[in-house]
Amino acid sequence: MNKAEILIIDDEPQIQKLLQINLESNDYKVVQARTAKEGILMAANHPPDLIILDIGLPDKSGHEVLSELRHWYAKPIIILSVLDNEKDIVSALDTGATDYLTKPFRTGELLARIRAAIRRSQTAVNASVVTANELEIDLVARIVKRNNEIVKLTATEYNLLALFAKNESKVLTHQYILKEVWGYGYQTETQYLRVFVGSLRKKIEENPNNPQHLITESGVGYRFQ
Amino acid sequence: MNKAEILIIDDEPQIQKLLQINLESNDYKVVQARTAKEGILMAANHPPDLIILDIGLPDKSGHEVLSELRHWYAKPIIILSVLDNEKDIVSALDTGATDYLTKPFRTGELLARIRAAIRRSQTAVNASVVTANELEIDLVARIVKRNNEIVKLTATEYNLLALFAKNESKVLTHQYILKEVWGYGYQTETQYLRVFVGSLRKKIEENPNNPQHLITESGVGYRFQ
DNA sequence: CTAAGTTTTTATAAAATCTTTATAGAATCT
DNA sequence: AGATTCTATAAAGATTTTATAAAAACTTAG
Repeated sequence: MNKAEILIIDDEPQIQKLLQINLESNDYKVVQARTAKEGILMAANHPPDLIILDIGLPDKSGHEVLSELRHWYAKPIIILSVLDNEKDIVSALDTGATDYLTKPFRTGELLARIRAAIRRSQTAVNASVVTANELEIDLVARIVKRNNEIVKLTATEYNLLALFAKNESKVLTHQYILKEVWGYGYQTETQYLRVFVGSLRKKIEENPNNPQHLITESGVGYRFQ
Repeated sequence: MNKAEILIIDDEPQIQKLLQINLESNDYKVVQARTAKEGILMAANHPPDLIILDIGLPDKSGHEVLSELRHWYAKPIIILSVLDNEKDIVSALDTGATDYLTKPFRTGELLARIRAAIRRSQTAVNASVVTANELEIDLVARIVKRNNEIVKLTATEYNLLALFAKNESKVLTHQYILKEVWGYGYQTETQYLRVFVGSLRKKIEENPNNPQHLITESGVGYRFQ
């Protein structure tokens, strides 16, 4: 799996540095913002796997930022605060904070709370399902359904379809597909691809002679839509 | 919706009383246990929506209780402890605790953390009994029934079936199954798996030659439905 | 220690899948 | 239009994967 990405929204340079060093050495990818505005923008442009949010920001209260983020951001948000104040804690948790830690905090504990939050959010969101009209491709369960009926695919057929699903509506070249599905060294075996695209069409297309999903891009490759 | 039910496992009468009064006045149904043994039994007999677990129990360490519960109990477990000790906190969170509060705690904060935990868990799924037509697998009691008759399974057969039941309708790879049931280092022993899937099918399938539950995904693994 | 039950190992036949070849049709280029 | 390249499809052959039985090794309870 890829590195989990964490966005830190905090204006104190020491905290930024401390968090960055600790998180990176624990194999997280760290992105940093120093103001509320910047943080919200960064979260929107490229949603991270978890947000660490300081309550005391220069331009806007962390509570407002939290509430704003929660309108569309569902992953964990851990609050950091100098205030060890029950009202603040309760308000943050009720606004949708995943956890609340007071500064100074113990790094090990913060890391454990981050792990716990990410672990939970991953089991909850196991829905990486790609749908295209009557087709439904569940990349986690490794299951393909057509009109809600399970379509039986062989291992190679599935790998091929999964690659298409992950690159919906992009044109993939023969070379690239062969490399991804069969591996390096098969990039000239275009005929394999034709055979397998053919059998996939038989299984997932209404009318395999007039494919609506697996489109031929003559001379280049194929495109899934 | 019905009242959420909370099980408190704690041996201090003052804490029990304090929690009971506060939780009941916030519209929770409260169930209480005073020892680890009693708590586990109550959780198994009638799984609550959340467990509050004291680390310092008379008969068993709370860490052990937590680990035992987490084998089958997926809803929130909030730890209470007199120890404000980083090692304990990290260990509890990594064993699967949802949250960790040190005594003395602020009632309002505890209530907010309970609300947050329950809010999150409601979006997730939890099942201790998996049913698939004529099959019934009780992961707590470790009992499998077919048409209401108990099916006698060996330890390995049960572990295998339990893994499938926990991952209903997901394709599990040979590697993954072998790692989970036999352990790390057995990931290449695919033949073990074939033998045991065969004997499981004889016991749980109507017609083992045409399995309806334990489906082969050739080249990949198996799927339970 | 024995006996019963369970797991591991071996062997083999059957099933499923993948690769390769052949050929006809479609698309593209000049 | 004709030549050339690209594509689709069927089907035979090769290979891999799976199911099953049964023997061997190990475990456990009495």
